[in-house]
Amino acid sequence: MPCGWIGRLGAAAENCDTARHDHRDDHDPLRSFAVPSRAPRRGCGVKKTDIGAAWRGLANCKGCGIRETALFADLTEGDFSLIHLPIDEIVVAPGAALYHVGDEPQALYTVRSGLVKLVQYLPNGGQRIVRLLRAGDTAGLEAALGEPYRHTAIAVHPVLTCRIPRAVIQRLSEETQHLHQQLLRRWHQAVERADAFLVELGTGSARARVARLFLTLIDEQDDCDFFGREDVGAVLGITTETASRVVAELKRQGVLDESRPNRFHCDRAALRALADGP
Amino acid sequence: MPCGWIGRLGAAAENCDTARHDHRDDHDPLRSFAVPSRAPRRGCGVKKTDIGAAWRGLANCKGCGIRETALFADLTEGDFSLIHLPIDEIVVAPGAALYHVGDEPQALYTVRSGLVKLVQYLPNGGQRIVRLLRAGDTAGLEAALGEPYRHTAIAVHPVLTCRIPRAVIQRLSEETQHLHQQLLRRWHQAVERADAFLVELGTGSARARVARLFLTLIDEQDDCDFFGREDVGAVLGITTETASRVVAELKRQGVLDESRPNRFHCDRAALRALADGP
DNA sequence: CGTCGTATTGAGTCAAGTCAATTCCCGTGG
DNA sequence: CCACGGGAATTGACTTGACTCAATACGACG
Repeated sequence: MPCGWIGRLGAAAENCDTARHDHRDDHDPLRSFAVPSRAPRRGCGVKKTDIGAAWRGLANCKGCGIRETALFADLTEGDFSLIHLPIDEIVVAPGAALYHVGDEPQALYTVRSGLVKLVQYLPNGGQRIVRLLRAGDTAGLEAALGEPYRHTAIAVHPVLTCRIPRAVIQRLSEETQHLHQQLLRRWHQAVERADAFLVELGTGSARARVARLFLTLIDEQDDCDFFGREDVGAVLGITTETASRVVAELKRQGVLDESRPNRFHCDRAALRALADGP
Repeated sequence: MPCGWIGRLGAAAENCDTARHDHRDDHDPLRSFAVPSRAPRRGCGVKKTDIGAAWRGLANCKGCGIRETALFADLTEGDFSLIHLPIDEIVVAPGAALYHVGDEPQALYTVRSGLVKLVQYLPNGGQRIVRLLRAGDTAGLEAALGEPYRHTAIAVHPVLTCRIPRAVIQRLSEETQHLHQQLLRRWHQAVERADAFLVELGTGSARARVARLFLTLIDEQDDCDFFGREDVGAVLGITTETASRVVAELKRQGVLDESRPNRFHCDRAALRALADGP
């Protein structure tokens, strides 16, 4: 299990510093205890370097850079005035969790940057990554319904999120049609993602799956921030070794070019070819 | 890619008789043309026995047997009076579609009995079953958002549904909090199902997957209406042959007892054991 | 009794899993 | 500055579960 990248990413550290350490001790939602340890396959010791999250300040929704794509997209001036509870901006270090499965649903999170994985744990101790969230996506929607979290949400890359208290959502949801529509749309989106995961990443040969995964993560410049092989396996439903083998081979073939650790420049065309092929 | 699961649809006819043939010619939503034909692998001819559906009458929501679990669960007397458009009860024969991917979203469907599969087609022509719906579930929720259908919904067993026009949903959704809540809950449910599909049915050995599939379909008496091996493959992401082999073996081992074609009595304990094991 | 469509089986092959090293990276502490 | 240690990533050798291709068996129907 991936407990390694905690201390790893230099980036993690940096970004943490960016955050003004105004840690709130009262009800910090981002408990920084260890990821639930699951029967480690190769006696890898349980680690909990897990740095947790840092409060960064109160969010300024109206001026938010990703406002258009975010949950509060079409709220009006008037709507905003209904918000009384604070919306915190929070920085989460790689490996730290936004929330854990089964937690009391206190809030939901809008991802502003970075990458978050939603994990479900298998009875046998394994884990399966059920979705990947990026800027504009929402984590923990179930909180708006008062349902317990169904996944554990863990930052893969350094993440900046807005924490929206459940009460805010519920109030706004009652008062304004806008938000209600947004919520429905979010759920819709969640289902689409889930289906895409099943169909695109759960079907075909290991090579094809890896290729498709890269295609979903790639940016306009054909660059891609990737992540640990262990996680790749958990996303694609293949073993860590197979994931590693495939990635390594793609590097050798020149389809991928690793500029720095887990940062790739990709040959999009080649990937697309692989995505269909065997 | 395991392209064993190239769908065929069979067994349409029979139950069509059950339906009182009050077919409405004006705007029958259940077009009975063939499912989009996808590159059949083994020269299997395209079939279109596909009989379509029959109108059965206007639904009486207030007295509905599955009212508690259904979409209209907590509507009040007053709410019902808001409904002007008719809600039709419709019988769908096995193999017939409720709607097709990409269709204009005219309505959504509450499943009252039977089994419905939501199918997505792969670029290479294969298909993948993304969810299975049973009594109380809702198909085509996206219609409430005005989005085009993302799947094709096909009856696996004879199905009885209520067709709720999009306009009804939208009006009610605006007028009453109840329904709005219900809609959110439905979406939530859909996501949970999707995740369960990924985690339970997309992970582990073929035996384990088949076992889990039976466990999700089994009733209180440990009986189970099963379906074609082709579909089993499309649900589990394995080939038809593998599906067949596994089922056959379980029969030999006495874990399954086939009382009549595709009707099984199951050894729940044995299945559970298999579901974890390799 | 043939036909058609599905289910089952068999034989052979290969992709992916398993088990077990080995190699890399990096950060740490002498 | 360098040896050391821990955690990933790779790689190798071997096994095997699942896929392929192909034949056969079965059950409903006209």
